[in-house]
Amino acid sequence: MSSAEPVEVLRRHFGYPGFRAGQEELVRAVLAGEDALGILPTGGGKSVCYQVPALVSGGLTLVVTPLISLMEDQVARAGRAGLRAAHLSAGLPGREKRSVLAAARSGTLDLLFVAPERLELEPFLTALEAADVTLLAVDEAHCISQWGHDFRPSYRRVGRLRTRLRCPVMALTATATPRVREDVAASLRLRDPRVVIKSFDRPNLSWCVTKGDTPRARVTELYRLLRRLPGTAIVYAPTRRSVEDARDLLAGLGVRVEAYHAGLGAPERTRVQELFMAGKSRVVVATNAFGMGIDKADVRLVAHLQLPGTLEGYYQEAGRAGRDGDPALCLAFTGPRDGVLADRLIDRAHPRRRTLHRVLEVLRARAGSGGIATLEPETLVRALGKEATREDVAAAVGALVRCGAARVLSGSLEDAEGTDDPPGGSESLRVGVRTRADLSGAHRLRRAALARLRAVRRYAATRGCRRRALLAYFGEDAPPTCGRCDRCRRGQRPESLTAQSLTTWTGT
DNA sequence: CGCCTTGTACCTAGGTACAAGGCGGTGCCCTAGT
Repeated sequence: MSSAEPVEVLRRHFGYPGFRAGQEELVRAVLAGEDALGILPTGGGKSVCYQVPALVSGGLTLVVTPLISLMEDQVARAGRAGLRAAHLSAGLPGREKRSVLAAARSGTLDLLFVAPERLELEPFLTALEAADVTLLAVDEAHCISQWGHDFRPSYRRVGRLRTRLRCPVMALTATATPRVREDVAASLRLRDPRVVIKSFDRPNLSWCVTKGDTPRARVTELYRLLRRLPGTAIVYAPTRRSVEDARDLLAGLGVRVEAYHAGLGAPERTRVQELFMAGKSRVVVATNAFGMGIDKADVRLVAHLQLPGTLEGYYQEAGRAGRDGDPALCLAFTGPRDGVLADRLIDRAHPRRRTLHRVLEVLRARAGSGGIATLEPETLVRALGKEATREDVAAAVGALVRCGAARVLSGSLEDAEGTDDPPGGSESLRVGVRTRADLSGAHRLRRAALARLRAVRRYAATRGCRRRALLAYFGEDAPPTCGRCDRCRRGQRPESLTAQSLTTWTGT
């Protein structure tokens, strides 16, 4: 253990004169062996919070990060600060993986970045136990709450590491409501953590919601704005298809614009991101795949062609505007089809109560006393009739598995589709069913998702100050008016605002 | 919910017309066999 003072390490390695608010408290907590939870704004120096302890303690700091592209950036930045950093991911050649693990064990590594999925690979855990891990840091910790319940379940199991590693845990994120904070702390099994929460307020952002009928009308309105605004813009659209349509429309109007979504190949995604960061394209139209790790100073407009399903998501995306501190506009369109996609996605991620019970009923009837139901996937889908699609039924089975009511022993609903297998050739579904099951967890997740969507609708419809509404959602007080959102400027009807009046808000 | 692809019937062999149903958004993991 080095005796260096954290602040000296900060000066020597990072060149900063002193800690920013909150950083030192988090650093000192984990160095003293305590757990910590830090809610710091993007650009507020989250990485310093685990990099400094890594240097001071002299041991290995394991950092859990959601995206491989983020790991690569973080390794490069840590390297520039003089830390010995590496990452492990599936794409690396086996030779390189082995050498990283060897470095971790031999104590010649300060920082190791991994995805949560890696923490479920037993060989990796064994290697970790042989290393001197002095801190587990979870970056973008809101993912535990946002993705862990369905999309990336490994996030819910990071907390299990506590039984294998005896070191403090630090969770860091820029966006977390009080509920998300509690969820993250509980999931990571934080013990009486030191909690540091910095303000969510972004005083240079002007919030606006406006009506737009058709997608084309929304893009046309956007184009008028773009002509008056300086700097660059990010436009979020709900689906891949709508991203490409909007890109085509804007390109046809002469805008230097690129499209970004997860359906594009990795080289194309990299190309688009690099063009945008280099200022060579002015606008990126994207799904929510775009943005994590994007810290570009001159984004003057973040527009949503449709509001997303949560205000957490909205605030993260819109918050990519005005990182330089200059005025910027966050505009969201509303209209007749608001929330339709979000509703549907909630159904898929968190099936309806009735669907869950019906599927369980059918499975139990089939299982009999043995507790194992064997049936053709088609039979199960048909048993639900018009009540649910195949997709809904598959989602219900998934949810039953997650709450421990069922276990898929073989076969699946997905594989049964689209094959030319002869009738005997396709695999039957074998499902183990509990006679007593507690579905309350699944019901709770659905209720929470619906509540988050209602909050989005409330935000769109609010008559009061938009900044105040957003900050209240994140548990923060704000003055009754901000003087720069559509409600404060006009007091009512956002649709009556012209593009020109919007631009004057941004002070440009 | 609504869009778009796929499937089926039509009545004559290849288009058209319409019904049914899947799908919609985020990423990590290197299976096993080409």
